[in-house]
Amino acid sequence: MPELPEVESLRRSLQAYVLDQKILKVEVRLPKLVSGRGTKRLDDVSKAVHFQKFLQGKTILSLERRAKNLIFGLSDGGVLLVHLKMTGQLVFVPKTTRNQVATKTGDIKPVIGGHPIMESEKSLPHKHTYVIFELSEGNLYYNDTRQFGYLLPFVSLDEVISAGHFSGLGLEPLSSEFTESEFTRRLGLKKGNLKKVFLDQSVVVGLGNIYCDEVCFQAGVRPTRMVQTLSPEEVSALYQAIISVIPKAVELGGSSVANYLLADGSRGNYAREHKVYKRGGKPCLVCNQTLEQTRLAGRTTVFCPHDQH
DNA sequence: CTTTCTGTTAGAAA
DNA sequence: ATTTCTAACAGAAA
Repeated sequence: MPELPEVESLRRSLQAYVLDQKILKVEVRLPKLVSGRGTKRLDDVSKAVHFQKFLQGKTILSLERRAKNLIFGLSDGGVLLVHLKMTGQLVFVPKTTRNQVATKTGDIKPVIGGHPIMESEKSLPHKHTYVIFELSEGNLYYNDTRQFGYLLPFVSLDEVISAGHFSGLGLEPLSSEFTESEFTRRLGLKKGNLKKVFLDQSVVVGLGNIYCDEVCFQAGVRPTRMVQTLSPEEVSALYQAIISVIPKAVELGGSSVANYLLADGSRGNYAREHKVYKRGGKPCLVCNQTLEQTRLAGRTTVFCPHDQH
């Protein structure tokens, strides 16, 4: 499920647990996830060894985010770039109590992000655990059912940038760079429908299938609309919708798409705020008219034919 | 049983 | 050059 609010929620929750910890040992169970794409698979094993040697002995000094990427900053200036793609998760399990951690209030809960916990996933590692980091105070597990994600080592943040990982990315919606005028300017350069333009990350980053539809609903604009036909008022409404929906979703800890809860049930869940996502054919929560479902940019898209124009 | 669908996006195909 | 579609994979849903 990781779109920006989920990745940001994970970053925030994980930060407290991994900062200043030393990476004692790294186990790679699926080398292709740490060796980059487009390269010969023959290189996978040697790259996995490089990955281990590169990380072991270093300390995690920072955990940042750019778009949907997580960036671990290491003690020697090195960087570990992690993209969860569709099903990646990072779960931290403290050494003391297996799979559990004491919270401030003294109760026990797992630390997880990127994907909801299922009963069968509580015991780690499991069959979809592909990378294990042994840290000073516990283990960090990378799980990824569909194996689309990646974890890549770089000697510096500059190297990440020159490798083109962040090229073409648009504005960060949680940052002060995300102004209405800059959003309007970038949108004006694009062609095609809103769904396609939002999903391609070049105007504003972080919107995926869920938040794209939710933002469009909030703005009263159909995702089918060609961006060049939007009025200034509609562009403004879209801007306002983004700065309303995204921070709210982060505040609530992101969305769980399926109906499971986190183990302690305490974590916020933006899924309950969804107005249109997964609601095609159901009545609009505002006007009661049947929500329309279509396919746009290859993705299921839902909007209200009465409230969105 | 088989077929279709799914939170992402790089790279292929058009 | 630019835009659209598919592959990467596993599993849930139909």
